[in-house]
Amino acid sequence: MAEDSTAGQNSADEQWIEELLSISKEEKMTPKQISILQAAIEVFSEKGFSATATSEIAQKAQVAEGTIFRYYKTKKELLLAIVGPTMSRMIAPFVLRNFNGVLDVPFDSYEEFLRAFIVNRLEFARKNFKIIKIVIQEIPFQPALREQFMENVLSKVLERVVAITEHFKEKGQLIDVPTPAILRFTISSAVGYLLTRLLLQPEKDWNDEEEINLTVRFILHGIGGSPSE
Amino acid sequence: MAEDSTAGQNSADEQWIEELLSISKEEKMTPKQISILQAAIEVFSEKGFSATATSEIAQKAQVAEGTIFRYYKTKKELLLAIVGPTMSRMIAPFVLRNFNGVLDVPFDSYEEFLRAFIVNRLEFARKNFKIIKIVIQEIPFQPALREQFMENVLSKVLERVVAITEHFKEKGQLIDVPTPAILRFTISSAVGYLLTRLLLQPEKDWNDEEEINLTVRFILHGIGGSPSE
Amino acid sequence: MAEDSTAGQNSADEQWIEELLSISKEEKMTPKQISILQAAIEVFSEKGFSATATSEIAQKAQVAEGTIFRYYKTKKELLLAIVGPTMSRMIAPFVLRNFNGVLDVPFDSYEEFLRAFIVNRLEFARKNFKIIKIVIQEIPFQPALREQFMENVLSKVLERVVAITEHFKEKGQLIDVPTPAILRFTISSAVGYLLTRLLLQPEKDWNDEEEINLTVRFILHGIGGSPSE
Amino acid sequence: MAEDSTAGQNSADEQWIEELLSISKEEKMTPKQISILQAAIEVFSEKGFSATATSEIAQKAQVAEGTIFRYYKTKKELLLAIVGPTMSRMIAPFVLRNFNGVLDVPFDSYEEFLRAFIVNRLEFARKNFKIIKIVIQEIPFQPALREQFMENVLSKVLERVVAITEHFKEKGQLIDVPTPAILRFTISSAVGYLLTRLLLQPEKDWNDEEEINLTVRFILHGIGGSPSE
DNA sequence: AATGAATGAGGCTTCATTCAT
DNA sequence: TATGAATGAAGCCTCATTCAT
Repeated sequence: MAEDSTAGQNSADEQWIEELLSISKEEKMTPKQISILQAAIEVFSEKGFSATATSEIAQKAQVAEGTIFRYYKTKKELLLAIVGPTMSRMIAPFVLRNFNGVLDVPFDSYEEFLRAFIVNRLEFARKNFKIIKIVIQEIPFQPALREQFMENVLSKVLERVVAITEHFKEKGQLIDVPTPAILRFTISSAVGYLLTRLLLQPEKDWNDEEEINLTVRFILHGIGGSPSE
Repeated sequence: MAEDSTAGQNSADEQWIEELLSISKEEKMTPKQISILQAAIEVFSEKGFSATATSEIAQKAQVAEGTIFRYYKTKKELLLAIVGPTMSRMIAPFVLRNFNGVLDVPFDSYEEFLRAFIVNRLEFARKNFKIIKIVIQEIPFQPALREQFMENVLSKVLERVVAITEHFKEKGQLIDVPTPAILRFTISSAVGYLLTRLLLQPEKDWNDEEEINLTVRFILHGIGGSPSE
Repeated sequence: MAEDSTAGQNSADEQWIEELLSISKEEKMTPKQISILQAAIEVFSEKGFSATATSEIAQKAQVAEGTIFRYYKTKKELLLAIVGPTMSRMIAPFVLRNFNGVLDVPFDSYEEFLRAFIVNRLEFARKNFKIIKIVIQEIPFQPALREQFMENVLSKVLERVVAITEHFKEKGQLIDVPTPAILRFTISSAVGYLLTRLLLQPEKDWNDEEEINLTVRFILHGIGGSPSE
Repeated sequence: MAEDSTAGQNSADEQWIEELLSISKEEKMTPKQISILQAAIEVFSEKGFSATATSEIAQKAQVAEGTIFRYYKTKKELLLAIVGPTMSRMIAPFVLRNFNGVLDVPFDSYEEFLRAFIVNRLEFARKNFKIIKIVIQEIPFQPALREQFMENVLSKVLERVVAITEHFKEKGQLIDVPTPAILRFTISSAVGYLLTRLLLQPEKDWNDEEEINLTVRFILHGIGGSPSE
């Protein structure tokens, strides 16, 4: 049930940690509570948070409307209960490596890192697609969410990725361009693939391996043709 | 008042057409109507469509609540009145060139095209930032919007950009990779810059010219280090 | 429409001030608003504030439930709108006399004062019976109400009545007992009559003049038998 | 644990009856039930019956919500269970004397009666303050309560006090004024003291003996100055 | 006996929309 | 054309009460 694997390897202990997270978040819930969460994820992602009526969630979850409020004091709290744990899990593969404070880059090349990163996060995004949609939709309007995202997710991921990037820059695998720009290029390209893959053309018959190859190659070598330089 | 210029050049006729669009949308409006639109843009982008009360729009627009419904039958119609024209203008630089059916690529190189494209759309996005935010937020939830976007914007832009891309592919300026991938790479990188620039770090002190140079270079040559250079 | 007269006299100017108060509070209301207030007074006094449903008020007032909230943001605000002005009018006869800062006791004897006071406040209580009931019921539970009552009503009335009492004490019309006790005796007896008259036995066939005579006499001479007679 | 003593004497048999009442109401209760009653008294008197949530009572009583409804079918029944016994005990000193049908006035003077009455009921009110507050608050809104109060309390007390009063009227200790008026004067003055003492100024440093002396004297001789003394 | 999860009716309040002026 | 009072459906949430454990 390791719904999330690590960027580098799929070592057993990491899966265990992942599962631990999942367990602490979901295992000790009652069936009704799980059903409420699932229904809420469904409807929030379909209609948006503000446009969703708690009565509809209740109906889809097959519980009384009042039951929702036994578990979550307000509708907003329900939103955060959905979104918070997922945000934590967004960054799991980035933080786990760091836990002993030693920089540990388990990749021989930036290319290897890129590929692992995209494969792993594509898998994660596929599994948590609806919740991610909710996060993206609501971050601009929920200060609590935005703050949590900035402090607990974005900054930690950046910190880690900056370290990795500079590691490979020193090894001469990357051109000498300001790190923020390199990050932007890399992340734009990766996210661009994920969004195209999952959001814009989900029904297209994708060959993920091939597309990821192309994307990695694009990031590393651009799309300029041979003759031009 | 040409708040939007063309990708390639700023020829007068194009400005004229742009203005025509503007006129037809704004010039024959009463001051109250304009004020309503401005207020609605403000509040929609700040709170989201569903979370916005028409009463708040009325208050900010300094009109009576009922006045809004003189001009727009429903709240949703008001949304579409804001978003529709902007979507048309999103694609202005792409469609204008094509009006006589002849393929007309007024750029000597893909690089030139890229630069013009990014500069131009950055300017556009800066000027229409709030509306674009609304479009992005509401497209997933408003079928009418999504349909209009798909048919009137995306497909037309793609059609045009595909033509341009294949034009330069034939000229050997681009590597032989499926056109959709090339489009994805290009658009991801460009949009990645726009979003970072305007949404994620708007307060940072950006040197646009330099960043655009880097971005264009990235797209064409990637970020691979020594081996390629 | 001077629904309230002064303790001492019914001079025209005082009536005018009374009416001014009334006008500023009620005259510029819409019929619906008045109807809401009347219905609320009715139901609040009958069922108590907490046990009253706004829907019932709306029904009795023949307006839509939403209309109530156009005039009063919350149910509690509606309560205060009912109770506040009446509390102001409770003390009207006490404060009016004082407006020039000069102690002005327009009574030749404590007996005259007592009689005027009881007559006047009986009339007031009769007219505002339901609202007074609401005030008494809700003062223990609504801090805002209690505070307003303590600061704007009770302290002002006491200040005035203390002055009057000490005035007659100096003239030898009252025994030399601490003023607070005298106040307590007087007010207990007067209020005791009002409550018995209006609340406990409203349907009894009262001879108000006679009862007030008895009450005043009791206050002044007690009910002791032989020694006084 | 005779928390209530008799007006006249503290004869043992009366205490026994008092305790019997207490036993039948409290001794055969489980600890949980007692805890529920205490919590309910607390919260009802603080927030009012309608504004009190049974969940809050359960929380304060440290029992589950459902437990309350094991003992009391409805919230209203819980109210009556609190208020009923206390109402019975309100009149204990009045009815006990009468049980053999013989008029038995164990006081030599009205003054003695008054003093005993006030002292005794002050003690009672002090001990049952919160419940009395609840009774007063809810009597206007609970027909069951009002009826019980009228039939079981008020009428019995009045009957007894009327007898006592006429007894002393015949002995010439009271002036010849209609008995209801005398009752009203007496009770108003006594209750006025109790309320001022416990409700309006509970934190004031009262000298109860002195105040009761003054009050009794007032009732008997009024507050008229020179002529009477 | 005791629990507390679950219910669903009903409470307060908001809000898009209408309509008489 | 513009207003804003009025509406009432619907939203979020509370709470007395039930019932399986």
